[in-house]
Amino acid sequence: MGTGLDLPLDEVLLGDCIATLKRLPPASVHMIFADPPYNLQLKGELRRPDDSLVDGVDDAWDQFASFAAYDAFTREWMTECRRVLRKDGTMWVIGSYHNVFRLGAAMQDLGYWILNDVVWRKANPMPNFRGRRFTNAHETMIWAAHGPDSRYRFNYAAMKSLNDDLQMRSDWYFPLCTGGERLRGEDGAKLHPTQKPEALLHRVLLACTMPGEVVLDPFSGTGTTAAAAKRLGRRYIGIERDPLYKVASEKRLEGVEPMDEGAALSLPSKREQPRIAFGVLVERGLVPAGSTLVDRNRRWRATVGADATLRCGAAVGSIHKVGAALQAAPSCNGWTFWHIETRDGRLRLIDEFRQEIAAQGG
Amino acid sequence: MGTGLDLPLDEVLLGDCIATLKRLPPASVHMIFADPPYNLQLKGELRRPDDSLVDGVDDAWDQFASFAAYDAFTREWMTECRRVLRKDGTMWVIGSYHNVFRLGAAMQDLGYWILNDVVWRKANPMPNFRGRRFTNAHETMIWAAHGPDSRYRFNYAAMKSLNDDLQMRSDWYFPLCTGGERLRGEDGAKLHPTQKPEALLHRVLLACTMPGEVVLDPFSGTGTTAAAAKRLGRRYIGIERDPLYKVASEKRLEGVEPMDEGAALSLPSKREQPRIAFGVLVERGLVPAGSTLVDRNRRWRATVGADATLRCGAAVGSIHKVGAALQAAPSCNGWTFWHIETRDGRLRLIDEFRQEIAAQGG
DNA sequence: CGGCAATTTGAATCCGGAT
DNA sequence: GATCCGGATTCAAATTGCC
Repeated sequence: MGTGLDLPLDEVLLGDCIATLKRLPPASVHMIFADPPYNLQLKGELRRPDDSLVDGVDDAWDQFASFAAYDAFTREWMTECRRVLRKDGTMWVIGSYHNVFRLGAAMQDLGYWILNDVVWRKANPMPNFRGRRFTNAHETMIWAAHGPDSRYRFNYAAMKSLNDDLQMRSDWYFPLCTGGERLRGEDGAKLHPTQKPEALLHRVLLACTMPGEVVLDPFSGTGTTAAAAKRLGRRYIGIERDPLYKVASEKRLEGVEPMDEGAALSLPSKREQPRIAFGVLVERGLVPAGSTLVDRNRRWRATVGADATLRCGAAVGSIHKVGAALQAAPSCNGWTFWHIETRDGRLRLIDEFRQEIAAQGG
Repeated sequence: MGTGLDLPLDEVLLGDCIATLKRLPPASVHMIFADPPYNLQLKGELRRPDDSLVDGVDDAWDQFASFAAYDAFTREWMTECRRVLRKDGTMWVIGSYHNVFRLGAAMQDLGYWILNDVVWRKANPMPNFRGRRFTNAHETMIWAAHGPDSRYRFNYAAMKSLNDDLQMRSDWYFPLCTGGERLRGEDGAKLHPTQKPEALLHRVLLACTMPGEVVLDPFSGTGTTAAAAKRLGRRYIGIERDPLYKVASEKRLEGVEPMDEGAALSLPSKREQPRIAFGVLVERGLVPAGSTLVDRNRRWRATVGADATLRCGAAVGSIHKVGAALQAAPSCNGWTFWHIETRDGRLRLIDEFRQEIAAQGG
């Protein structure tokens, strides 16, 4: 690379987030998932109706003196992340109402281009014990590209198949991280106050990365991002400043088995599959030169040339161009517009021939 | 009051939002609901897959030169709103990912104390036509008190009874404003591009105000806030700068009948039934990616992908499509066709897992 | 008038590989 | 980096149209 900087892979790096980010080479990671401190500013202890104490987030790493201090910290790590992120990469950031508005505004100010905000609806949130607010039942994730014109990855077909063949929406429903997945100390107490469920990361990684690509988590904690990445056959880099968490996450990662390569690969979307030209159908005699194509309503008839051009009156060109011209439409997918007439008078879409060829491997 | 300023009640004031706010007396309204411009930044036209044109928001009032210009505008109207709001009052602000992070950060900077962010999940959102993002299926409302130590109103019991005697959560589910409720011009076209459903305002007002209290909407538009307020026996003040909207909302308000006191609490809450996708079982590890599914007679074996697709030879797709393809049937219910093999060799229908998740509420 | 089918529509930052 | 152009892309609900 000529930068003198190495990209460590499949490691959790011990150290301060910003200082460690500065040692990573530029434009080197495909995706970032960041779960930064929440700046909760809890003023006192909170008790349940039965007088038991709620174990709130009061760790030292979560204390900031002011919004200004939090903003300065936020902009510093986000700036380094943007440097480390590839131009075609994306970043996910998760937060609650305490900090997420600072995070989102900072991302926009730094040049990130927001693609979606995604809501994690919690199946089993902590109730509001005082009855003074709505049950805080969700957290917000912001998904952003490097910039407004970035060509980023989105595995549309994979998300759609995950959701019973319907487009994946921006509101996701998952239980909290509990049970065997939740890391605990020897005393049985939870090791980390905000460990995220691996299922959440599974969906994020499946949406935006391919097997073998590199995922960075600058606030690695108990290593949920790394665990999901390893399981899905992605490479990971974690940054964590607490040695306790680093050790615990490395032990956790030892027990994670990558799934089969075939299983980790998501269904390719149509535009990622090898392209088959209309000319192939002509050459192979499926749609012979000189034959006639018609639209669904038999309103237009066009003749196929030996060079795979269509002619219909004055209109000459590709199946798409002629289809668009005849309909006076801005564009037209000729594959799903033109049919050939079979001997028994039925219509067959030319796209069916293409699919047959694709099924035979081109 | 000694300010020389009057509080006009049950009126829609025609004029610029900020200038009109300045003429209202301080600490005089109990609640504010604000639906400011979203600063959408749409570039070109967008077409549906059927080539029809999407009617996007291209109004002049939604155009800002920069984030800085939008922030300056935001801080100005929010400052005036905070002056007009009573010390025990609250403000609601609604936005999407385009602007909501600017709004939330501005509120915190100006001294508002955020109580919740509430997500409006749309029952029927517009899909993502190009398949490049998640369906943008929600908007975010921020609910805030005047300051950190404010004594604000929250009608906890009303919200609980509205939600089948469970605490009201921060994620709300409502359809878009359509049908008879949507105001239309003589040509049948929607009068306002972003009219909110009255049900949304109904719940907001019921949560934070008492009958007879005063509700202010600085971006009144078609008067949804005023209509919901009148129906619930609250007083309202609207501010709207477009005479067309002012006239239309006043006509709308003439047709609104205040409901009996107490009737409001008995309105039924619309609960959705959870629909569980096969992908949920994969993400949660109940049917791990890489595992094998078999049919009842062990005639076919298929492998589960990380994106919940099934693979069996050349057949790839959802549990339903692959089941149908293997049997050469027109359709197949994959839930009652596929099983997983337990360690002791017995078969378990995948539908059993779905029922377990459904029993836990999704 | 009823029932079923077809059409319309909604706060939208909506393409990408090859040359 | 800019340009060309092939061709991929939609869900729920309300409304209208047809028989």
